[in-house]
Amino acid sequence: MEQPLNLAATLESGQVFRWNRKGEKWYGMISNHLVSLESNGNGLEFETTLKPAQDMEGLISKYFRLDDNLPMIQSSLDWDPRLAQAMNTQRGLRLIRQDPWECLISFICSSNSNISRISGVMNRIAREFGNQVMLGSCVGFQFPNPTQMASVGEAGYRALRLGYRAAYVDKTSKILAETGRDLEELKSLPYLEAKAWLMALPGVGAKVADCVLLFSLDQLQAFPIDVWVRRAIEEWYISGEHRSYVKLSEWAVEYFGPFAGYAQQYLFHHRRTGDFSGGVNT
DNA sequence: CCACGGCCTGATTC
DNA sequence: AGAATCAGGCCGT
Repeated sequence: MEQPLNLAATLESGQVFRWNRKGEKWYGMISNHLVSLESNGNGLEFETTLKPAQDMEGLISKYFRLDDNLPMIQSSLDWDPRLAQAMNTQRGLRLIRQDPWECLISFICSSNSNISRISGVMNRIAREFGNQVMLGSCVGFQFPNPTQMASVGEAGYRALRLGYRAAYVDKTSKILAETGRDLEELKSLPYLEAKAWLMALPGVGAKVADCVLLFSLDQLQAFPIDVWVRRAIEEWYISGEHRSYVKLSEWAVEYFGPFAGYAQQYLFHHRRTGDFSGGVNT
């Protein structure tokens, strides 16, 4: 593998919420197969429930977007000093191409919450309603599909401590189960059309939609703006000025270009880890 | 079009 | 200790 990949930075960057680290190995689900991953020099070792195991190589490559030419993408962004610094301190941090359904539920659950709590919620949903799979002595759970999730009901999700998001998850599951819409189809739509479709779902606003588009639907211009990214942009780029979400996302694509989503991920991580000098770290 | 308050939960701060 | 505050927002007014 020639493409840079930092497992820890990538899997802990708040794009995905169900990977577990045990020693040097990371355990998680890719395309409903349990996988363990371990960095090995510039390569990656893995074990998987998938047979034949070598088929997992392509799935891993797809999952970590190794088909994106990261050096090329970075060189299209490093004219910006902040971004150059962010990319330098976050080497090998990549966007992930994850399952859109699980991604959608993750980010519906992310509202007014935090990473550790989102992880708890997502693990409980999978453990309660997903199929169990084993890799050696390790247990994993597939994320339940829309039909499985549609039968749970709001009270069931409340019991898993989703709070007010329970109703959103319940309704969105039922819509997806009843319409049978395959979220993968949104990959072929123009960004704004795909976004509008997602935003029609309960619990999905502009920010959640952008996360789903960027982390699972190949819309690399999507620029999710959370409090961290907003702080970074307002402080570093537009001198404290406040702008609406739509104005900021338009600004982002104009400023950073078609890979604005990568810019967002580096800025987010950079800002959130406080790994910069001279700025206010709250 | 924009601003505002309420909302579940849980960790941390005051 | 118990009350605020904040956390990767959304929705209705």
